[in-house]
Amino acid sequence: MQEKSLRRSNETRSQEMRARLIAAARTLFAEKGYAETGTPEIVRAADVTRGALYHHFDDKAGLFRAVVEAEAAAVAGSIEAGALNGEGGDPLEPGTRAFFAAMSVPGRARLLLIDGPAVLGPAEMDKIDAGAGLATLRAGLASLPGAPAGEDLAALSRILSAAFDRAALHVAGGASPDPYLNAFTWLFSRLR
Amino acid sequence: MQEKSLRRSNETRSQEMRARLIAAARTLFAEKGYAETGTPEIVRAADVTRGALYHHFDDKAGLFRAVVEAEAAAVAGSIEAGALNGEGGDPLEPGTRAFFAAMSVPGRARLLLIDGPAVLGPAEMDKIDAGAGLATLRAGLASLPGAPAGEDLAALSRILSAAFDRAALHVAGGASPDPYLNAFTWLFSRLR
DNA sequence: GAGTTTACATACAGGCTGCATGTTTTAAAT
DNA sequence: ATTTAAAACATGCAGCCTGTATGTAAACTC
Repeated sequence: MQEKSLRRSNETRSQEMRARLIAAARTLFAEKGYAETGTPEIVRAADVTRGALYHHFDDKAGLFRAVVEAEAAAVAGSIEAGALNGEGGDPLEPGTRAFFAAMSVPGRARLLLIDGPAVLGPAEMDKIDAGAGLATLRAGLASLPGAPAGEDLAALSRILSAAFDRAALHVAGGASPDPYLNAFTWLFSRLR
Repeated sequence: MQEKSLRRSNETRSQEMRARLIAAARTLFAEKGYAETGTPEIVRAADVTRGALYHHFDDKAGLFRAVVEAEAAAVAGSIEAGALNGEGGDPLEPGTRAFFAAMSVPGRARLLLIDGPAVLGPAEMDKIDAGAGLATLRAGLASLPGAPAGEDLAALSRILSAAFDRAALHVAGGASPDPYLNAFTWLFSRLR
């Protein structure tokens, strides 16, 4: 019998290691924040050494970026899936619902809205989650009668996206979601 | 003749020292960010020692908090002064203008909108700049016909405040302010 | 003007980051 | 199959930073 079948290809070895590091880091970054989480603690949680971390990522911020990218991708996926529920109707309502559901995953708001911009910078952060959320919102806004177009529409989408972000952050911080849902409902009713 | 009149009261001594530290820290935090600025660099710029810093502030975050509080107070003052310009008319328009002007001070957007929430936490940050901006905005929204009230109005104010913040951040990052001004104009025209 | 308190300076301990250098595992070559 | 190369990890080290403990000088109290 061979030795416990420890033989893995380099590719899978790397992928598994990266996944373990990202998972451990995501937990700790979400719980304690980026600055308060040290790489020794991360590799302890992942049961590896710091050597592995610095082999797969440029630095601590590189690992954080991988965590944030995964998180943003998850949000984008949820929104795209949720937006399909609205059958031909107003795309804003199901998009709103899907966004709040996706952002209610514990730790996600902190990662994407607080530590992300601080560690990676707002510009990089905008690139990372320029995915489904903004696109869905922009499409919904464009469908409004008399809506702006071009760069004005883009600006409108971004500022309203920020409004959604702040609401998600407050809800993640313990606030009741109802007032925010009411506020958006009122807002969009006025825009229509 | 007495020795160059170095005699200052303890009170003024402390105030001057705090002011020097806050000024030096504000410059460096604004330029390089909180995490990338060390206390040795700050005290070097202020031409004192780290002992003075840790005598007047609990820790590095305490100094940062003092910087942020001063910055938020400056913004609040500008908005209150600017809001008076609108003579009985729509309070939203001059408030918007005053806010963007105040937030265009170099480094301010980063301090208040990026590093502030990351270092002090969103909850603390909300307390600090709960000053004039939100109040002015809420008053303007409340004056709209059919506007929500109570907690719904508060939520609406907060999410629109976030929209302003994001616009200010993008403008501070080099974007043209015109699309954002257009977006807000369009938005408020719809709400009226 | 002696003693106490406040304001600041200096010195030190601990932890963290990033790199440099080893060791093991996989792939390639012959 | 053995050797060689390269990738994947582990270990050890140097430098920096933070916060505190200790020391000195200036200011207030009486």
